[in-house]
Amino acid sequence: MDPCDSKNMLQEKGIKPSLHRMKILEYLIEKKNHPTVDMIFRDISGEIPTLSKTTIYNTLTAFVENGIAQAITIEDKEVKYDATVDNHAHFKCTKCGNIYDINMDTKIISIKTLSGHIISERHLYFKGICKLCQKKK
Amino acid sequence: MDPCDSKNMLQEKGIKPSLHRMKILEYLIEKKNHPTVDMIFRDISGEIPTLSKTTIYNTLTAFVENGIAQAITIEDKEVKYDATVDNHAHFKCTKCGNIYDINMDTKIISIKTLSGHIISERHLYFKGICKLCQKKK
DNA sequence: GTATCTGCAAAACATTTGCAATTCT
DNA sequence: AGAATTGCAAATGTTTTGCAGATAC
Repeated sequence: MDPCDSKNMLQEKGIKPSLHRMKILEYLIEKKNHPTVDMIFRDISGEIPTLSKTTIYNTLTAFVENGIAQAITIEDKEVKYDATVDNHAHFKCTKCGNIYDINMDTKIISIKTLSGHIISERHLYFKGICKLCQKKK
Repeated sequence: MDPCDSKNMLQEKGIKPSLHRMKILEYLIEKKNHPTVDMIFRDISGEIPTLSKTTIYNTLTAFVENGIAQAITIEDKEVKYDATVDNHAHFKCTKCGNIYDINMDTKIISIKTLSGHIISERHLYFKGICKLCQKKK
């Protein structure tokens, strides 16, 4: 991924593009692996030796606040992050714990109001056994 | 709620009905307020002065394992619990933080397999501003 | 030079665990 | 007595916070 792209994305969303922030964003976009803070730390602290977890926490919080990433909290102690923010669903395998993106417009649930509540976000996730774990048997 | 009902529910699911377990189950069923462990502790430790949080944790874990309750983990540090286990959706108000039950069969998403993954559970939740918070303005 | 960003260490907080005390049959 | 249940205190692990040092403009 071109570092200029991540730089532009950050600037568009009003976040100053520091080296750390760019690297973290590029990691999220390239890997699409719904990483935890710890995974990000392990995977890129080689490239940026001084990187601290505090910075990763700060950065991800800023990303979520500015609509660059979303936090995924599916029955886990650790929060996972996803740089794909448009409407899509997730699938979590109960065996391996992996999370998969499911391309599905969650707006199929098309109501705007529900029992008088105004809906602004729809979240949809599935649980089951993933393709790979089925083969492993 | 008749204590005999909670007693029977527990026995049907293979859990020995102790006083503590019955009280916690009755609380969940009567209040339907998606409480955290802490809320349960605050609300019923008056009735059962010796009650400890450890017991509440143990009890809720047993309930979830035996299909008596489900854990709700919507973007919060603390896990919330719900004794309604049939398919229904949740709505979380981003202002007051309350969680509402939405009577909706989540099986409207009727697929059994998705990208080769076998689906066993469907979870659906909405976020927005609840009826009450709209009025408060 | 001032504001922002970063990193360390400590604090905070929910949950789990080990083990001893209690209760129930 | 024997087995299950409960409760306390300590441990665990993630996230937050305070503050000092580094960096950028």
